[in-house]
Amino acid sequence: MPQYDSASIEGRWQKMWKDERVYHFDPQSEKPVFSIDNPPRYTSGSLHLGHATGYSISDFAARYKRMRGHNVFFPLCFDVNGTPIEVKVEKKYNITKLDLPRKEYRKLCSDYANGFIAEMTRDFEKLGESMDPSIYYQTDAPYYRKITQLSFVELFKRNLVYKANFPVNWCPRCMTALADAEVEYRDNVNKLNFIKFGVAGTDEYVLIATTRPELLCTCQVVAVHPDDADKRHLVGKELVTPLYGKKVKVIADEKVDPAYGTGFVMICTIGDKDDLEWVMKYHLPMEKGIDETGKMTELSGKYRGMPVAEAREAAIADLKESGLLVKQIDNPQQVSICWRCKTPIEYLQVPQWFLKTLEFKKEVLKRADEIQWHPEFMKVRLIDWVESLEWDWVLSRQRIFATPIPVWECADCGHAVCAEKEQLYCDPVEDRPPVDKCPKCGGELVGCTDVFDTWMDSSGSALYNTYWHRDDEMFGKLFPMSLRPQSHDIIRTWAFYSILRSEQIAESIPWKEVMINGFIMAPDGTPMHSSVGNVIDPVPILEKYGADALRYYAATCSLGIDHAFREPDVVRGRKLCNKIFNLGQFVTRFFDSKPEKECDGLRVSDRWILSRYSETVSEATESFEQYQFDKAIKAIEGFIWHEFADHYVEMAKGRNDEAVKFTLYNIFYGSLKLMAPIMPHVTEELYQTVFRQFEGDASIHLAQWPEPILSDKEAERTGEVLKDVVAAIRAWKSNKKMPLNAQIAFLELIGPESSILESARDDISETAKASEIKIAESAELIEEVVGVKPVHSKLGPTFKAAAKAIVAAISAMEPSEVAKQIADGSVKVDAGEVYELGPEYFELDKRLTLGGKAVETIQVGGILIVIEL
RNA sequence: GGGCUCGUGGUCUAGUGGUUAUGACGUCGCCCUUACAAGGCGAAGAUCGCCGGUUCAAUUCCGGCCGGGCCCA
Repeated sequence: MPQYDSASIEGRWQKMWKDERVYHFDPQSEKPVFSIDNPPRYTSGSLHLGHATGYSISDFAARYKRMRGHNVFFPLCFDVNGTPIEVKVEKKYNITKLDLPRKEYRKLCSDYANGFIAEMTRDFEKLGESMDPSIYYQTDAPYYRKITQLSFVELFKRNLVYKANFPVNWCPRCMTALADAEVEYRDNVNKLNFIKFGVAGTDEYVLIATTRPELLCTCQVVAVHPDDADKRHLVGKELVTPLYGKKVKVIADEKVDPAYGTGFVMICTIGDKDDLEWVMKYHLPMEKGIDETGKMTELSGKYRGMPVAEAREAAIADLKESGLLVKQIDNPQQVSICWRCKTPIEYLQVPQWFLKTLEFKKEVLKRADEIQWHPEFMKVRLIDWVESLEWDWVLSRQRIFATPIPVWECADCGHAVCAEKEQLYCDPVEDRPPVDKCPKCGGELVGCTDVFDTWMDSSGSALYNTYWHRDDEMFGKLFPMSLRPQSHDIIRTWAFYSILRSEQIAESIPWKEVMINGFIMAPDGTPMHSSVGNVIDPVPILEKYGADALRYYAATCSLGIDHAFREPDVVRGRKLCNKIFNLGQFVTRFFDSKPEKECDGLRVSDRWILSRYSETVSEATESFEQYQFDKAIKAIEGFIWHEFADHYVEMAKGRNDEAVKFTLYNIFYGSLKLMAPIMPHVTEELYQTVFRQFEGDASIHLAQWPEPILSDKEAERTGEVLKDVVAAIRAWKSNKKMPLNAQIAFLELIGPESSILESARDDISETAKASEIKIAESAELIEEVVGVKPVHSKLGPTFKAAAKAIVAAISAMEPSEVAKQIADGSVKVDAGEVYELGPEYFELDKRLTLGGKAVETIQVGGILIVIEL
């Protein structure tokens, strides 16, 4: 028997899709556009399982929208920028960025990153992702960087850009700023020094504990917890710093931990990230105590020029001598060190470029509200982030492999000259400024060596994709985009900055909808990290089970939450491939031509399954519209497997009429289309081998999304009963250890409900192999009530607090007695008080028995099946 | 520490203010039945994380706690 062989089948259709340009975005088309702001894949190496899943989820949307008649814009794209690539290159060649000319360094990074693109593109194809290479881009290309620079120039000219000091991680040995990713941590024990601060205008003093006494020179303020009863009285008063005699205010802040040190926090500029937060919150002056070489500045007075560690020892010695140091205790801490040379890093202030963001908070929140979020709660994360912002966006990075900031600065007066739009893309280190001399003082202009934060590039993707500044007509047509798919870790970066940029540049949302997927965790539920060694490579999974199986797994991952990877779910996906492949082998024996549009003579079983199918179409469509692919695949799979295959197809065996052909053709073809976005290969295989000859489309992915065919609630009810009856007979045979195709001499269906099966007589007799069948409202039956259940949903609302007692009273009653009273109209229930309840409050368990004859009986709902062998 | 979020049979997961809580995997039993044994039929298996509150009724709503995830420039 043929089995579905993903390995030989998938590659064939992947090639066809590519050759026939099935995913081509047609700029000329009149169809409505559906555009996806696809996350450019970071080119740091091969794809991991999380990427495979994430991109598959975007692909479901792309394929679905194509079948809905949209001109889908789904670019193949790569992100080729930034620190991680620099770090890898530096490790690979054992260099630092200071060892090479900028240009050469940049080329090494570019070559390294570009070396992965061919393989990653192949991986996408192997996964069946329908990204369009005709709208390809990569973020390190001049055409892309130009967009970043253009938007910067616009913002600069609107005075939204300014320069100010801001702390960065700084390695005093490498003399370079470090990204957070380049900072490592080491356990360390240092000293917590308890120092006397005088209370201004008194002889009193308080004790303040600090690990950084050398930063006393930049102490701006002292904080205590507002509930700290011992210290509250000092709030608003001033303290006097030791050694420097500077008066600093005492403030109250919730963030102070009263249990650490003495409960006083000395806030300096800048010792650590907590200091930074306070500096921003209270708008404290940023005084610079340490310079780029890791030495103290003149602010420190006598310690000027000393390296930090030396200055600390000297300050401690001085404090001790003057009796201001009361005690020292050991303080275990994590010290930040440079990933390369392991030198402790400093947090120090260097000039940075800022983009004004704080004044756009309200607008960003408004835009966020205009966007539809899937799931909705993700919007809350963005809102919280925006509301907590306390300083503007630091745009600049002291790096190389990224987009240069197109600005020149006067060597004499510091005046900044921005590039003109016409000269972009440019690198100010290589290229000439738009004017020869400083327009203010005539000084020499020097190109800016800083580059943009990579989010400046990434957040322009919606502008790049919509031809902003390249084609106004296309921009009008494409902007804003339809959908941004992304994961939840980068809401405060990618999503936020994109919304900000669109607001600033175009006074618009960047996209109408956002779809946020969770992470794929290791099978034990912990995050996958290369350092832990639990990263799963999707390629072997792909080779073993096929792309459709892996995509099936991706579809089962509901949006917004994390999912532990489960290989058994991929196995299930492969089984589903095999199931529908085999179903195709069988079902298509029934037809050798396309059935007519309408069909007379549909049996009730046909109407039942057509109605259930139509419901499935509606349900799946609704789920696809909401990007709830887990719900969609569940509905489709459940229908195909457990209704269509297990029951309808079983009933159809042995038939060969127009109605069965009509039903099988339409349902099977329609179901394939429902599955096509999620499992594109197996559905294409069946389309091509079975339906292509009758349908015009070159690929199932170019076919029209299915519509419901008919809705017949009556047939559905009958079908359910029919299914249950047939299943019960099958189960009965199974219990009797009889072959399922064993003949039954006589079958009688008895009960008030059995009349609805009149129309399904043929289906039953054919499926159960019954020679004779009789359907009767009643027979020589004895009806016996064996149980009574109170209906909580009716009792509760009516009797409220008394309901509990009534329920208890009912369960204590004899079922046959309740039945007798129900027959008389109502039941008296004694629950302390006596209640008279109508029949609607009861549910009766009845058993029908038939005496005399040597028959077997099965009770299915209200129907008694009597079988005579 | 803060914000958001998740916690449901052995495993993963759906879902709901009201009968018997969904499905899959796994386990067990039976069955080669004119597609599929990678299949079918059936069975066992859940105090819905813990504590408290609201309610006639909570797995669902609220609060606290415990444990996991992401983010905190």
